[in-house]
Amino acid sequence: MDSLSNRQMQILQAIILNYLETAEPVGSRTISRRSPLGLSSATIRNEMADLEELGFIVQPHTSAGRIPSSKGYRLYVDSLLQSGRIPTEDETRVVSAMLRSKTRQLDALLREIGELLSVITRYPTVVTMPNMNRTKLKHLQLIPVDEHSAVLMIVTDGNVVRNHMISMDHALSQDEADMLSSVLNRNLQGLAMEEINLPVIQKLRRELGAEQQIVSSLLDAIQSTVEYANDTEMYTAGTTNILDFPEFSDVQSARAVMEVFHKKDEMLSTIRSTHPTHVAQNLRITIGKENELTAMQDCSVITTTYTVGGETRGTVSVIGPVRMDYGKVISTLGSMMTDLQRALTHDETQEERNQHEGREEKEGDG
Amino acid sequence: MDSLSNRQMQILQAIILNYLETAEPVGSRTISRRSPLGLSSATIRNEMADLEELGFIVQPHTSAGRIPSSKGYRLYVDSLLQSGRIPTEDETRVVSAMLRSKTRQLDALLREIGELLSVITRYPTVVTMPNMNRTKLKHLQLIPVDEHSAVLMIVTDGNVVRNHMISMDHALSQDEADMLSSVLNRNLQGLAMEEINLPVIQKLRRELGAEQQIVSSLLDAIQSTVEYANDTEMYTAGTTNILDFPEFSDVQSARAVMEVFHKKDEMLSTIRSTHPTHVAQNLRITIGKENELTAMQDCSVITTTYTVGGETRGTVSVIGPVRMDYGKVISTLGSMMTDLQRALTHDETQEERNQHEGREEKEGDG
DNA sequence: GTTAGCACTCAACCGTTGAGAGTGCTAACA
DNA sequence: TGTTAGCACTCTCAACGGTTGAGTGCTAAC
Repeated sequence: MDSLSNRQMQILQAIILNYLETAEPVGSRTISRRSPLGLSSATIRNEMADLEELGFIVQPHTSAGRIPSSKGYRLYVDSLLQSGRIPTEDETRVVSAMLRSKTRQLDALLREIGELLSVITRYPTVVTMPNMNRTKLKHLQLIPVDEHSAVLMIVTDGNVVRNHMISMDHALSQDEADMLSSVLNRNLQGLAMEEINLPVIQKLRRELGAEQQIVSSLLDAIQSTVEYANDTEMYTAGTTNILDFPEFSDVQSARAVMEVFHKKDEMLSTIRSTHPTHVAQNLRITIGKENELTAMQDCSVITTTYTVGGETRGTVSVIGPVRMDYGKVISTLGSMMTDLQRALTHDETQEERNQHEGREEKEGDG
Repeated sequence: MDSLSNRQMQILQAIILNYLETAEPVGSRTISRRSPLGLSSATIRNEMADLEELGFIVQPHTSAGRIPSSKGYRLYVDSLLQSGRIPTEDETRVVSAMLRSKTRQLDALLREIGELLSVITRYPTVVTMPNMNRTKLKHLQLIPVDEHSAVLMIVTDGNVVRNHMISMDHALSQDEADMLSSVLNRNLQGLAMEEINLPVIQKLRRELGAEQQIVSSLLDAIQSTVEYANDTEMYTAGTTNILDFPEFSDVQSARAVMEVFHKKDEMLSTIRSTHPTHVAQNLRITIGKENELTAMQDCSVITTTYTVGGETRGTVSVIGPVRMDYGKVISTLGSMMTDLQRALTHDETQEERNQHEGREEKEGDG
């Protein structure tokens, strides 16, 4: 019952493709003329009536053509993924180059990726950093800055650097700072943020006991870093692109969408959607009404994840109108993520190799 | 010729106030009824004709009321500033509290200020950090992170921290890093970014000569920090607020404006406008057509500056439709900046005092 | 100098109308 | 039984034209 005949499938696809182009309801005659099926408009009409009854297309009003429903898009997207005949894009060669030349700081890299992706696809993009909770601490350092302040610097996996300014009542000498730093590193290095719990803090406090004043500020700073870890970092790019599409030509909806883009929590919940969306090939696709936020129900969200340090962590998403070019976005996103992931794991394995075997590098740089 | 009669002034003001409320052209009868002048609509009409000839108001079409021109707003705003009868806002007490409790890191502080300002005024805001070029270096530190990377951390006036990841071919020991750090500090501390020129770099290179490999990466990092210094940091907040106003109810103009908000260079040039705008009480106000970018010619920009370390540096701006509530924005912005400036200079003088006289503090914290 | 009155203008609104696109249904055809 | 041609029907949309109402400019009287 749920499975369509081959012909219905083709008609549905034709409707979707046409609608993706024109953003106008598509009628039976159009399909009859444009598609290679060689059927009359009347036949198409009959099939369309069936497709409508099955919920794959809808009619805005009696005498209009049909437009795909979320269910229709869903079927289309799924078959797109399954058939695997998603073209590979040329533009993404740029990415490889970029990834090679860019700093190895994850945040800068991701920002750039988002930017580029929105330029290529002409859709808004959202990128999230790995959740700090599970990110391992690589290095900590306390640096005295002036008589009343020091910086607690934390470097995590992916070479992401975080700073915390600490105010103090008395000056901290370089030696003291170094001593404290080494205690911090001894106790915390290699731990994930979420592993820094009370016992760990207690142990730290015991070891640091001597330097009372600074210690409490220091522990505060660590504490607030840990708290901050829950607060995922997020970058958006090309948000105004969404205004290009006629479905957002009235200010009300435009405003609603733009607002979501700029509100971190709403955006994150959109991206992390728990709706039973399609997941395949590391792609999560949420289409139209499948979105929880009403403001986003005219949008589709395509999300991929990348991993740093072995565990699934951050996300890269493209957001467009429901009537978006799924094929292109999926392909661009796909190859871009492959590149990104390769770069990330390459770095890691190289690092690990080096850690274990010591010296041994100098690869030709192309 | 250019100076208006008292009555004309009052009429102009009445027109503007009415238009600020309604966003509709205002007719002679409205003024006649609403204003305390006690004049008939006919008289108002005559005066309006004169005001129009002088360019203070315009008529969208023959049988419509009048709306203020940029020149009209200008007169209004100037007299507003001159008369000094700008009310003080209560809401800004929050700021004082915030300023007191917040970290002393300028970037976080400013971000918060922009956010708050956009919530209070319901207009978009833009905040720029002090131009790094003239910002003095307070402290530098090189921190080895792992076998192949180190971080160059730079702290400037206002406790703004910048990091640069450095890749290296061989591991850097803590001792080496400390040695290098102290050379860097000895040579660069107290200098402004723009003062780090070739001779300084040469001198550095000479002193650091021994450690060939790392030195060149290090100098690169410093170089790129200096270059980056030209690139002013900027934060926007509440950009979607602009979509609330009917003057941006068509997507075209909405998109144009939103785009400017998100393009750093365009936004900066808007804020830094060289047009002979009114400057008084540390306020620069650019009204409508006075803006260079066509996309912004339906907007007015109110900019104030704050100083860190004695020199004029960063800006805080509120952007609204030309028909914005100048009085309220000016007052809110004014008192907020007073607070901010007080907090900033307080910190500084306190720091200086401490540097000169050594210990002497312990103020009650509220 | 101010006001009342009047003719005039113009955008906005509204109901009508006709064209066009598209449908569903029926009957004929292969 | 599936496909097609034909036709009546529905609905949107744009254009048209008359009406309304706000507002003006001008003139004449106060």
